[in-house]
Amino acid sequence: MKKIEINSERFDNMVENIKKYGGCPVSATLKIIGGKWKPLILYFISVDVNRFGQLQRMMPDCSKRMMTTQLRELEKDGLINRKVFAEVPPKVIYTLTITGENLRPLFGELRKWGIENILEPKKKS
Amino acid sequence: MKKIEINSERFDNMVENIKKYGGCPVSATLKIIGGKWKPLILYFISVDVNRFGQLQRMMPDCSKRMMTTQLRELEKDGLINRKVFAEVPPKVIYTLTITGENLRPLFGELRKWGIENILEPKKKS
DNA sequence: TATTATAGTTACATTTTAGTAACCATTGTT
DNA sequence: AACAATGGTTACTAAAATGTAACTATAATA
Repeated sequence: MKKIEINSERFDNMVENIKKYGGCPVSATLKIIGGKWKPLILYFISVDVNRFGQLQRMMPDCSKRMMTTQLRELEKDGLINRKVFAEVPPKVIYTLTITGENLRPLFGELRKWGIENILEPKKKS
Repeated sequence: MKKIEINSERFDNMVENIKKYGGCPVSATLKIIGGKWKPLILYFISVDVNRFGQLQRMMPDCSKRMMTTQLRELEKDGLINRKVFAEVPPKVIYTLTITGENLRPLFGELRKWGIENILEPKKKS
């Protein structure tokens, strides 16, 4: 009986992903970018609204607590970088990672579908 | 002072959408397709796994109750049609609406990003 | 007569997510 | 001495999402 060889680190990763996302890449993606404030946060960071306080002022309905948890999740999922400066008062800036930048075409499609099908749907005479 | 004319039905719709989605087409889209089982349900319906029981057998971890609520929301949001046949035992089939079909390119992007960035990310040597 | 099949509904319990408000540390300013 | 500015954390509460199990209807079948 022939054995299959597979990089074990990669295998663990696959198992982990199947557990987390059911192995479906669409569900995986939605889980990662689908947080209540994540699209907006990613958008603002992408246009250099990149500090905690700035983000808060742009999204006054997102509480500090929510802002923190959303940012931490985005960081954990590898979409943003968090850079802390050793200053007082504290200074932290957020930037998109490559993975985060890779979202651009996807956001384009999400936006397009939303506009054409939800926000400005063609009236069916 | 000049008045702006606008179709009032359309205006009400815009107000409604801003309330529901904050006017952001990306959030709007994610809200509609982001339900726990919705991508999978839409996928199965798109490949003609189109009856309640069939869907359940494909997704055993989705309870009847969840299946029903997800299907009802998809219907309400105009992504699927529900056709009831007057038979015993009951027969219901689900199909994608045009709006639902319009999701295809978007799902393509979601899938692509998920594969390239989550499920099979290139190792950064 | 009991059972099967389909497509659900309902009540209730549990889990997850999100909101609120108070608190923290440090330095500079009034 | 008190307060502002920044970027949070923490405990507690409220609300929303989801799970579980029992129940529904009707005709055909064993």
